[in-house]
Amino acid sequence: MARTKPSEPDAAGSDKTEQILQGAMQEFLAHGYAGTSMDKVAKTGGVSKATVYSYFADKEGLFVALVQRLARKKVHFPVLDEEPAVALRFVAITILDQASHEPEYLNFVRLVIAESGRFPQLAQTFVKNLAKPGIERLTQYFASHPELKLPDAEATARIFIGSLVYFQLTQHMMHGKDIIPMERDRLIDSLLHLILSPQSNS
Amino acid sequence: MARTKPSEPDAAGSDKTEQILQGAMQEFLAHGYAGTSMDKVAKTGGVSKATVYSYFADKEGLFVALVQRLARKKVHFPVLDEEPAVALRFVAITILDQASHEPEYLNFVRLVIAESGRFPQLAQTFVKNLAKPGIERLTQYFASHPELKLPDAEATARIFIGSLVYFQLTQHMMHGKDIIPMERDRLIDSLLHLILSPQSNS
DNA sequence: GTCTATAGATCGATAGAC
DNA sequence: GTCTATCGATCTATAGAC
Repeated sequence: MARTKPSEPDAAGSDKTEQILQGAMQEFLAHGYAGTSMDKVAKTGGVSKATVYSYFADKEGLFVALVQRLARKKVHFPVLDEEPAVALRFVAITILDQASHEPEYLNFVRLVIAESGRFPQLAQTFVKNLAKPGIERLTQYFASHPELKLPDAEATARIFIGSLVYFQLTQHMMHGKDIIPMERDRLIDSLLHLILSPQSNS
Repeated sequence: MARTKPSEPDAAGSDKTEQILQGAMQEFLAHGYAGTSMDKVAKTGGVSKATVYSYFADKEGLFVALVQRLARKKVHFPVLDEEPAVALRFVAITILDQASHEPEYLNFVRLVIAESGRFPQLAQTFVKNLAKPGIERLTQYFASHPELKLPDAEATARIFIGSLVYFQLTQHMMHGKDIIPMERDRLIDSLLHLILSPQSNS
């Protein structure tokens, strides 16, 4: 048999496993952990509830498996151009437009934050596999461009990414677009101005 | 009678109303909307479930009333000193230490984000009453200090606050302190460096 | 292996005693 | 007004047919 044994919970390679995880993803992303029923997961996945329980021990096990899987999907972090003014703007646009190109990503981030109190290890997996690589990548870029005269590459990387994430948080995730409106490019321009403008000694 | 009539849902001034809201706060902040039962709210509040339903129409009404109330509590935004290097550091420390001084605030933000998909108007109330005043206050401060030579005061205010919020998000809310550790003051120093360093024309 | 059917607990909401 | 008791629906999880 080529198929992975269901008793290995982390393998998750069979068709039925895939169906279940697809159903679970759709339901958990839309309704959260407590708001999702195993009946609905089974129906959405196109299998019976008993089948779900033959592949996953319980609701919590299914949820953990799903979120770990989503957190392990490689995120698209763009190649960095040599010229900072070009590279940094491209990174910023890529992050800010992620919500448009991959609308499910916003729901995924919301879910991880929502359950970070009851499932702290899932939030940590998210930080380890998604936030950390992005910060490190940008830190390396800043560190390899001494002409920017940045005293702390990693802190600057967090400021850069933090500004973009907060913008997404307020404008889209929390539906603040019409309450505190701002053009995407205004934020990027100011961010690049702060980082790229030649600075004299104080 | 001095007491507010229970039939006015927004007044919410009686002792029982206060008990119910206290119980609701404890439960909703800990377990989210779907994860909270009205039985537990009643027990934690020290009243019967029927009493809860005599003060609030249903679970959704109680939840909305609670979150609106919490979002209307004035947040402590510090007075801004005249000297930017002092004022901005103080603002940053105040925001970053909020999690220590008022640990429930983190759970409140998490709850609002968690339910921002199913209760978008609550997220908007949060943006309107908490995020917007903070951004406007800092924007005014930047605008009234032209010696900082900031081309866009509001965008800079969002960068400033966004960096701090993202730091709180990764380090505390998502439990990333041990995965991507960083001293609080390193972030503040870099943030102040970017904003305060005299910049020449490019 | 996958299904239907169901057990046992808990949910939101209400009726009726006092 | 506030309580206890309970209804009907829905929940997680499993037993048993095939």
